[in-house]
Amino acid sequence: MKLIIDIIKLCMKGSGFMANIKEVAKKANVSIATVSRVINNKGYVNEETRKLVESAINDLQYIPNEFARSLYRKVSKTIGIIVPHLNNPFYYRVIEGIEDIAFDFGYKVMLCNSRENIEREKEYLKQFIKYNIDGLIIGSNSNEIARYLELNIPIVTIDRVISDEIPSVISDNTCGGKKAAKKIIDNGCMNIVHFRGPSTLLTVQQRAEGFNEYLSSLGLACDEVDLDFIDPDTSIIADYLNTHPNIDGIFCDSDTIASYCMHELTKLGKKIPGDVQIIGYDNTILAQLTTPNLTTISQRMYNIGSEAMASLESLISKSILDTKHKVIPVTLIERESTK
Amino acid sequence: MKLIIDIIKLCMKGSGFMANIKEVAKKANVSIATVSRVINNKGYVNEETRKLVESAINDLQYIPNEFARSLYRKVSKTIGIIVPHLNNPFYYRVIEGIEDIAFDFGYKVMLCNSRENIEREKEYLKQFIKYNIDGLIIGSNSNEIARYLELNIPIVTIDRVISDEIPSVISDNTCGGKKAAKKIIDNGCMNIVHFRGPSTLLTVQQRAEGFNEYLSSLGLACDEVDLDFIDPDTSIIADYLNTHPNIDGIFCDSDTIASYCMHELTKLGKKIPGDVQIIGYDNTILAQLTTPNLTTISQRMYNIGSEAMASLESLISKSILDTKHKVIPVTLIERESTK
DNA sequence: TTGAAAGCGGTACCAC
DNA sequence: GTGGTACCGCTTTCAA
Repeated sequence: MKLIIDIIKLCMKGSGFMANIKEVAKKANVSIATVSRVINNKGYVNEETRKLVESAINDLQYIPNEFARSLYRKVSKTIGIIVPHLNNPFYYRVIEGIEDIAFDFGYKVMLCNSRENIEREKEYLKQFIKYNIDGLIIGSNSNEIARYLELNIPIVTIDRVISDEIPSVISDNTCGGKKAAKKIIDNGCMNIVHFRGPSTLLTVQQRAEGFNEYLSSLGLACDEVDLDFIDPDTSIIADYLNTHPNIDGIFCDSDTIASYCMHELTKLGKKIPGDVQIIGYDNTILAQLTTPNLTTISQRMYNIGSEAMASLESLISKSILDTKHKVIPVTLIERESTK
Repeated sequence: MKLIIDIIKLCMKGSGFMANIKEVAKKANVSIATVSRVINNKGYVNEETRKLVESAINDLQYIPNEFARSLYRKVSKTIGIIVPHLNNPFYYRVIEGIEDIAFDFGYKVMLCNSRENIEREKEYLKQFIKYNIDGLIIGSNSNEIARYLELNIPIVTIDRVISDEIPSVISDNTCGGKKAAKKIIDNGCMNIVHFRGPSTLLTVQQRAEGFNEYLSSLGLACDEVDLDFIDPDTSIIADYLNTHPNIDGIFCDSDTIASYCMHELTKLGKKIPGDVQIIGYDNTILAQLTTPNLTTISQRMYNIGSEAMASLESLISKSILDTKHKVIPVTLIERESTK
């Protein structure tokens, strides 16, 4: 008889037999209500009974089915993250920060790498709804923002401010620009170019603002060139440097751009930092691998993520927030590419 | 009256009003069974009725609740991925490959970044069970392998082979090692060092095997030094290069290691590729940013991911597999760090 | 071609 | 303290 039952069990669900609350109840000789109380640590349960149930749970390797739970509770203990890329240290460090805190609060994370593809983003939006996510962290220039807002769930944005109402966490880009400007100017550079990221981005605008403000306070100005952070068009960099031989100071919005610049400058026979001084952004591994090492602005990416998740958790559970718009400080890391 | 209804709706679930199948049924004047048939495109539905239901769905912006569905169906249309890190181009490119194919097949992806932390991995394992994942792709040296196998769900491993039974997708590391050896030897190097990754990893062993095989076929041998792929102990590299001044050929198991080597060699006044030739691994952005550019072995990371997901899907849906152990080819990208 | 009803695996209220 | 039971939202027989 036992054999038959075993065979039946074996046939169920590819033999991946998963006990349910009913079986635990039967094994412990109690009702499912009692088992529920035990696993949720809620309501009165006799100490004896609890032990009985717990050992049954152990014997059966019982793990509650989250679908059934969420179906009733209406909360999924899941949050969504939307990022435009994964190939950027910024995002995966941020994700680590988010995930760590989410983990601590018992939240699962659904990651949406939109790849700047609207269709993908729409599909993920649907998934988010289907899975009843409890909150959302947006790190992309979503074209679907309006629809995300319609979800009527707590949202926190990263590296952008959508409105005064939507909480955000953003790096102190203005300060980053200012620190770079101060360093490069105080070191005597006069002919300066700013190789920016896409100037449609708030972060880029803020950096430029901080940078230019310091320059103009001294009656100076600089050229500005838009590039992609991670995959810049190198010919633009080469052309610019070729046609502007007297450039002696460069501020780049990413270490990648800065590395390309150094590559080009070396080709042109320029000495760094002798002829040209250069400052990058992000303090990625690249900054330590170039020759000479790169002076750069360091963003606390991990903290951006963890702060965002902290905000989101607070919104979900308490619906209040101490600081609606958090600004994370940056630091200048001095290495060999500046004097 | 309409106002009152609006207010009521507003109060429900934080105003994030989500229609359910019952409301659709009521609006369309049919039973929920019929609505179910329509949304699943299953069973007989009169064309007229279908239109009625569809317009109701549209009006109410109805999206089926996935928890309820999965609760009944027992499949979640979700797969899990376990990776040890995110800070490695290898993994996020692989993840992109997995995700793209998963997306095509209608699977969601739960990402577990174990950070080589057993506790995190255990917790994720629990989540996987709770969420009834349909399959699992393992890219980590999981200490929990045994328990993953107990899940009795389809598993595919990436970059490692656990047993003959568990399908795997792995880069042709032996060939990668061989190609590197061939290039470096044919170019005349005689004193060679192999800066490996951790030699506990199968991939590293295979590369060494391919590399050494070619060397020994010519009666040659080389030193081998273990390092971390992404965050190698630079003092080990510096020490080695300092104490072995006659090294003229270096094979590194990552572009990062290779970049550090170039950095050190430059410090020592060595010319690349004049005095020392060097080959990296992975063909990351680094290889194009170093001066000189880095010759490297290119792995088709995206394809590793997409093939793994293809295998998994086949296992889940058809339980059969054409090729159990897939080997993805590699190519040598020649740049400036070799003659 | 349609609808009633029995689950799926839990939670929580209400009796006892 | 405990158990019975009505849901949660959806799928799927089974009758009509």
